[in-house]
Amino acid sequence: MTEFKISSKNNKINLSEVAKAAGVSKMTASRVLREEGGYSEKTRVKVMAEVERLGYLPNRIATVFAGDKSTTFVGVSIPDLGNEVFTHVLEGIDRKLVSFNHQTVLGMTQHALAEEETWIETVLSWKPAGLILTGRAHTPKAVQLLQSANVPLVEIWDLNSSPIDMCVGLNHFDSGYDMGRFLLSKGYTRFGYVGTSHDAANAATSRLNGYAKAIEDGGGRLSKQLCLNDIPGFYPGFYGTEQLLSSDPNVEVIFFQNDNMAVGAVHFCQAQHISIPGDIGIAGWGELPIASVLPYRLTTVQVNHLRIGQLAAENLLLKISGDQATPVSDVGFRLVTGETV
Amino acid sequence: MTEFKISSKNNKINLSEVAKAAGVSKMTASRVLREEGGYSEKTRVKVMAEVERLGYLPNRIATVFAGDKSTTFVGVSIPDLGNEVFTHVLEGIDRKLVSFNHQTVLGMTQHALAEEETWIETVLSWKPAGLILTGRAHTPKAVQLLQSANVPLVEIWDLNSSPIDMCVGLNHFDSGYDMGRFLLSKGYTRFGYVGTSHDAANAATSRLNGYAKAIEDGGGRLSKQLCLNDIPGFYPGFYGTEQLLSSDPNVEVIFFQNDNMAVGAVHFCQAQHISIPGDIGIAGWGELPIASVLPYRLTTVQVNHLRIGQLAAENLLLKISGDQATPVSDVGFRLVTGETV
DNA sequence: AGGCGTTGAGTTACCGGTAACGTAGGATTA
DNA sequence: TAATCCTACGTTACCGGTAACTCAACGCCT
Repeated sequence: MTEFKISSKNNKINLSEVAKAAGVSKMTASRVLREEGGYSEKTRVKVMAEVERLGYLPNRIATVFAGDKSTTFVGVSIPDLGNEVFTHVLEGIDRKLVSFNHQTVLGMTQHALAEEETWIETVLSWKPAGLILTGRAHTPKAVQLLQSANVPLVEIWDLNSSPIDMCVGLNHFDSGYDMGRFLLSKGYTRFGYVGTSHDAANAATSRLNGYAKAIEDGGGRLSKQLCLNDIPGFYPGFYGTEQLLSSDPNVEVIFFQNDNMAVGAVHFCQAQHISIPGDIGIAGWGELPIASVLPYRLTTVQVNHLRIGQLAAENLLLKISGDQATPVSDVGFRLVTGETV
Repeated sequence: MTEFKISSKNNKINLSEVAKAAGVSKMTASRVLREEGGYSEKTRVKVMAEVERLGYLPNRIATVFAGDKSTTFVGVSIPDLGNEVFTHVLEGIDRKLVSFNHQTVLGMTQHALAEEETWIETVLSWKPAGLILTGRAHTPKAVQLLQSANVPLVEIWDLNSSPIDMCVGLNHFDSGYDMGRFLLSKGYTRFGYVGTSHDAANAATSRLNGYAKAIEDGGGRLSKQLCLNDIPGFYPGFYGTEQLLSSDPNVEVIFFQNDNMAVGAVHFCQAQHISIPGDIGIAGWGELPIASVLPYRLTTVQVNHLRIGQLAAENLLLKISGDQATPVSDVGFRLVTGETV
């Protein structure tokens, strides 16, 4: 029955117990486990045998505490898991982090800065190795917390020339501007926009602003813009198009917050027998997976979401290990002209 | 310059400093911060004023260490962020957890049990409040770790009548079986399947097994099954259909691992002018967002992914707070007959 | 033989909180 | 008035590791 107890009781086995069982001091056992050197092979074998036999699992909390170090956690905040672009970014981040023995602590901020602030405070109290935040807007208190915590930090998504610490992203305004200019060059004059922005300071709004500016500069008319209170998915694209067209039937081309919404629009047009691009032009953003199976190439802006995540994690890891990291990284974007305009 | 230092230096402000500044003992300051009572209002005000002035941020690591307690972290393992169904589950989990002051530690296992084992060991060493694992298959060492750690645990996704601790999910075999029976009732005799299974023990394979069993029981013929080495998305559905039909043109109906793959198939058929359901029947699984914008109702299995996550988190939270929790929760599924078969 | 460096340990103190216990002084009660 | 209780604190010890230091034994050199 003794063997059974060893593995099933409340796992109270700590270094002292292992050391005692192996007939050495706690310190020696510690050295063996950290492969620090300064012990004989015989001792190493004895200690490791006891570690195995007792099922010893180190208490990393104690280690962090002892050395006043950080954990291996990296806090990653994203606005929303329902939005496909962010899950791609998150995947890029996590893949890179795990390969360097770090763990992602998720923070869904629901597009609310107050939520983000609360989350930042909580995560910082757990001594994370670093932080990755989506977006460049934060509450004043959050900024102060981040600065005084002095933890490696990457702000992603929207490019920020003066980040708190580091930044990885792209210029959303420019991507919207380029799309606007391109559509103007196609001869459109009456423009529409459908998105789901929740607050004024986010990247989608920057894209809309760039789009509007291009239209203004080019003498066109942004006759209708819609910001739904929803996640930017297929169905909001579908009913958003319906709403927009019913309130302004003269719109010639619509720029959507992302490809999923644009695909929703494509399906709406198919259902209503509205020809694309004959009757109306459709443009998306982000080049999401669904675009790969459409019968025609969607006009969109290609962005390497995974790359943003990877680059953010890479820079963070550099900083964590004390190396020099790039303060601002622009991953860029590429306009895909497509066949839907 | 003194004020500046307070907020910008390495945040070495701890309870002792706060206490000293407030002219009380560390213990009194601790009591105030935890609102434990046993202090005067005057003292409370003094301490809180210093907390504010010095920008004190509690070291939760120390608290956990002192009390030999757990952190507020909950480890959540999912196979893959690229698979939309899991992001829905994850969203359900995280939403519930944050509302109870817990944080999600993400673990992407990439469908590999060895990855999961490593991750479990790491996360356990950080004293998590609980664990949620996707899938019922684990390595023997992982099971042993979980048992001896004695941490609240929910295995989700695939229903398991004898979970390690708790389980929330649905019977995937049955959902596949029901789909098979339904398709048989529609008069089909030659069946196909396209999925992306990575290992033998996962839920998608259970669905396939149920599907195959139903076909066998009903006297049909599962003439072709395809398991691509890819994520179950739109494009794999597209080219998987192409592959399957080119190797066996007599297949009358195809059951896909999920709706996204099925939609990929729909697009393939449209491109090839193959009529649905005239020339071929298409069935999906999971009722994903894209299905909402199709011109016809997709034949599929409706599953409340968000609910699985929520329920898992709820049960976990009950157990964490010492209450009684349901060991096995079946969230069920519903066959959506649709118009694509 | 004496001095010295190396190897393989053990000892002590400490990280930042909190549980448990101790205690002074005022209020309440017998 | 003395015994008792309560309030509002302070003191001590400890959680499980690790940094920094100490030290004995042994081999090697001059």
